[in-house]
Amino acid sequence: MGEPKLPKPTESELGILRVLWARGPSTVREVHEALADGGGYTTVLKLMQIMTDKGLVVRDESQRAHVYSARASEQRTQRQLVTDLVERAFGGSPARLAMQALSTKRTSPEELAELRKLLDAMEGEP
Amino acid sequence: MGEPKLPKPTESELGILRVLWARGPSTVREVHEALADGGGYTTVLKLMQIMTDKGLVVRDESQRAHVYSARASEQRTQRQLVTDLVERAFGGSPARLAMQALSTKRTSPEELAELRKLLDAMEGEP
DNA sequence: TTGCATCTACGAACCTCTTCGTATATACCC
DNA sequence: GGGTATATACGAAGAGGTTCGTAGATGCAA
Repeated sequence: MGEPKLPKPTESELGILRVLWARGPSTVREVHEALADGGGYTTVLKLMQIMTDKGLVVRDESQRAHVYSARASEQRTQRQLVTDLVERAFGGSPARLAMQALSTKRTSPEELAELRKLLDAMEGEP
Repeated sequence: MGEPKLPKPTESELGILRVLWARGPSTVREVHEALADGGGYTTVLKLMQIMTDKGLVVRDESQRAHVYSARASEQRTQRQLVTDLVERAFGGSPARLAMQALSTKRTSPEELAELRKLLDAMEGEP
């Protein structure tokens, strides 16, 4: 009963979802304009129609210009993508992915502090 | 001049690379047998031929059964995949990916300690 | 040498994803 | 109403990835 399993979004679909997360419910035109390199208008339209079929977005048809919203939250989708990558490339160890991520680039002191808090919480509550 | 940029491996290609990283240089047969669900023998062969063209693996043809090796290390490939995901889904913040990864599953005390060491090192050396 | 097992090479079919042209409906303005 | 702008719907083409059948080469054993 929890949430239905949504398919993993493709590259282009993820781009559209990012716009929807940032802007909230939006029309095809709005998404198309927000997307710098999203291709032509009908391309974005088609993608969003397909995403509707897949259940990645929901469509409100009460207006002439349909309004689309992301079905899964950004965080939930991130969790899905991370879990997938952990399985496929990190032998199932999220910690190894985390370390790889941190070694990659510089991270701000604020984020470091947050990470430390997270570690504390994880140790405190086995 | 550093290393040539290799393409991002696809799903199936990553499965083959994982075998090569684990086993070291291997023949098609060995990879095929290590892959539980890798499809038929010729499927694996074809994939590895394509991977050779792409430069993902190198092929030693001195034996009748060619011997393939991964061209990029596991770590380098992991870095590539992580960087890609960070850009596509985490707004370029590796720390946010790391936190998402850690929130996902339980992590062993050993790994937690390693992460802590990594954080210490990052704070020590701005 | 003949036959069998095993290997590579190649091409075709199929699927998904992406892209776009075109057709059609709808609102709005004059 | 007529024309224009803007929507959706649909189909088709192309690119990339996956799968596999079949053909042809090679090594080996009897």
